[in-house]
Amino acid sequence: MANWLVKTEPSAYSLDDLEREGTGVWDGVRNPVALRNLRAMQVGDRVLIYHSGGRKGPPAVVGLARVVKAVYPDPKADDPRWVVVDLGFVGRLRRPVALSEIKAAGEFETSALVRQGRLSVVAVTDAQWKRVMELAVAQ
DNA sequence: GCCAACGTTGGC
DNA sequence: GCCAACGTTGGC
Repeated sequence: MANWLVKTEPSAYSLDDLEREGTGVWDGVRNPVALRNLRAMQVGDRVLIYHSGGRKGPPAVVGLARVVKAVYPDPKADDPRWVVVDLGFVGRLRRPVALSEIKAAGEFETSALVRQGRLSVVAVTDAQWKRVMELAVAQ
């Protein structure tokens, strides 16, 4: 069972949208490394939903989801490289965990989230997951 | 809104 | 196959 973090631009598709739909098709991923991560996702994997910087506050992890359907070709795209997964809404964090806090946490020193800011699908270790959960209930 | 970092495209 | 030019992402 693996953990992931996926970024979304909240003005395009937000955690609220995922909650409303219950299950969402995670499409639009074009970066080759991000696509490789999508292909590695298994049903049941845990996912952190991250809002990238918009007008609604700093970039932050805001919610939780689960992979409910493993990778398949994007039905709306004509290029077989463009694949998608389905994510199911699980919940919202008690408190968003800002990127600045994540950067300050040692667990993420080697993470692509910090090292390669533009990667939109990132693997998350168990230790990193645990730290985000701790930060989400901290004051 | 700016710009750094990174990907992609296309001329050669 | 190289690399300059251009486009995009995303933090600030």
